[in-house]
Amino acid sequence: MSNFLGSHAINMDAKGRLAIPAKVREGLAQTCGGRIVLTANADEERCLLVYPEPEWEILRPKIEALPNMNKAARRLQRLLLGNAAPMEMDSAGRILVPPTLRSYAHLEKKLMLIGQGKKLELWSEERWFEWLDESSGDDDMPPEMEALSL
Amino acid sequence: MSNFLGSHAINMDAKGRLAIPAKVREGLAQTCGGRIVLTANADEERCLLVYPEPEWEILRPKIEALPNMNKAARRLQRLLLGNAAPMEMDSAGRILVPPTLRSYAHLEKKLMLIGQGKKLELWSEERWFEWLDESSGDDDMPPEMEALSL
DNA sequence: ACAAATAACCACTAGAAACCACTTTTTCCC
DNA sequence: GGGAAAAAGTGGTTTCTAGTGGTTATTTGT
Repeated sequence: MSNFLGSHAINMDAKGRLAIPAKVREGLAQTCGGRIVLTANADEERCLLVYPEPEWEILRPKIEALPNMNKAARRLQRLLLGNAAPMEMDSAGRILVPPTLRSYAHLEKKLMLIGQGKKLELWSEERWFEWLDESSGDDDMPPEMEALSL
Repeated sequence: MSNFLGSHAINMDAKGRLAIPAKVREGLAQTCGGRIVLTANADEERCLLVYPEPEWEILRPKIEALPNMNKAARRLQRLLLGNAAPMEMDSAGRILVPPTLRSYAHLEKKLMLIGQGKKLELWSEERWFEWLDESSGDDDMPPEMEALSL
């Protein structure tokens, strides 16, 4: 099972194609033969999520099974399931981001691809740096986190 | 297990390469055969963290396992995992700092490498001395710290 | 059936990484 | 203490491949 780490600056061309960095491409080739699922992120940050297909297939049933009388659960289902798009890379290792997702995450030319272990996040470069500056460290921590020693 | 101590002034060249001081290099060769992981620091001080790979592999699963519906946990994951870069030294014992990390920690030519036991910290020289001047000792302490006798 | 939009293919350029050569400092021995 | 040798730090050059853009073929919809 591959582990995606690090951040990469990438450009999307006029046709909406974006070249996956070679390092990441290798990781994807191993975990899923290049078959990935692209979807929207549910929390307040408007970025996209990139899952290797096997990883997505573990997560999908869990989301589908959520008790959808609950408002937050319905929201999660609509965003995650309703935006999921299976993608394949072209011969040059690029993927074509669907227009819907492009506008959801406000993707323009300059993007950032952020490794998050099992998955990756895809951000508009502008929004990523905004988030870096804004996010403060003063939110409540879960106990597991307070116990960490970095 | 090596113990990194002391501070070293080092220069980064125009290509973003920096030569690890010979003393530190020996320590790294012992603990991890020169295989290190470079990442961002999560707290308010914008410096980089240098982990020997085995040390990082202890920490990484803990960070990945954090409940990421929590905001503070997401922040930590994005910073630590999202900036982590496995590095190898070139034939002259230098490492190439990725541009993303360079700008995160505002690294220019003159840097400081600070031993912190299991890991090292990498600072812009300017920011390091600023921090030395600004930081006062009047913040709240955890009980373990209050019990210390220096 | 024709046109337009999408997808696959191919060729080129620029940047990164490995390699190599030189200068400076430190250490050891005379 | 001085000199020589070895190691450490610095900078440059070359090679290769990742990234980028364009062109052609195919498919879909009208």
